[in-house]
Amino acid sequence: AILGTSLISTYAAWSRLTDARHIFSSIQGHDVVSWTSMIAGYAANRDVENAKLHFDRMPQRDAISWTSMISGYAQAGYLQQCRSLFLASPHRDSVSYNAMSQAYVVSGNLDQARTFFEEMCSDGHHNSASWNTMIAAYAQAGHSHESMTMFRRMDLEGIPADSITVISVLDACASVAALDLGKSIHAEATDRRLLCDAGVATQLVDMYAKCGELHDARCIFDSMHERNLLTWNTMIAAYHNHGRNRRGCTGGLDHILGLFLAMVAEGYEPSDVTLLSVISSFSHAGMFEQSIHYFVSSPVDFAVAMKLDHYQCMIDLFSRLGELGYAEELIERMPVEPD
RNA sequence: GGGCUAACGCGAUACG
Repeated sequence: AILGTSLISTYAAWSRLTDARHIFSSIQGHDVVSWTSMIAGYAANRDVENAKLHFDRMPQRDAISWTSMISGYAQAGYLQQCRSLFLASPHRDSVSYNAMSQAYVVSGNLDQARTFFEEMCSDGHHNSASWNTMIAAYAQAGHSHESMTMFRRMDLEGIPADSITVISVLDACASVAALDLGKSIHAEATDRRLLCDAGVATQLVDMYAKCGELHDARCIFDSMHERNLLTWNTMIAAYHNHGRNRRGCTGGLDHILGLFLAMVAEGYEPSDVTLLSVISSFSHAGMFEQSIHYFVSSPVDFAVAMKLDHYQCMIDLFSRLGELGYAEELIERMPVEPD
């Protein structure tokens, strides 16, 4: 049954709910944990209906079952249902408070999230994830300064920043090019041995690049022992964005192509984000055939589908070439809705 | 064996 529950979480993490459900049915003697894994699986995949079905049907619930369901409502943006369940829960702990907090964030009520956070602080229900929730929420909403202020406050209160804190606040630094704070966070992350986290290092690459410090970004990229898809995409986008701001500068293209070939050689599947940087860079550098080549061959060579952004790039390319007929034809025949 | 928070995506009242 323990093996079965592990399988359920694994399938759920891959969004294979049908398989998860199949394993669940084949287990004899469901316990709280296997029921809760199903709830969490549906919740993570935004299927609140099925999550609730399992929540109602299970014979007994513990704190984790309640929080999984509360979080499901939160992520799906069901603020009212989330609040009712949170208030009805016999097991309110920091994790469930944070899930409730996230419901305000997801439903766009940042001010209410803040009020709720301050109440949590005075009642002592908060933990470092509560801080991270607010820092990330402000950063995502474009309130970069508020995000950085919350970070400073967390720092002053002596709460150690973890990798999620650092990633979140660096996002804010990057969007307003707050290089000084970014550097001091870099130093703090180094002291706290967080640089071995690929997410933290990737975010530093992004921060330096967006602050215009492409060289520092590349140094961090080169020093990384473990990279992931986002690391490659971030570094490629860095050269792409840098080149876009200086007309006719094709120096970045060599880097982009080199990185692209290197990531493929290392066995990474380029994503739609990777390819947007690649075809857009070629197009803006006037290398139209290369751009078209990657647009056409990538869906064949890699597990990637061209999206609206990629079609827009091609339409722009044909239009600038004066091939308005091709551009129009592409708009009419592309498999995605034009905006 | 199960629960909260995080990073890449040109731009966004429209042109480049």
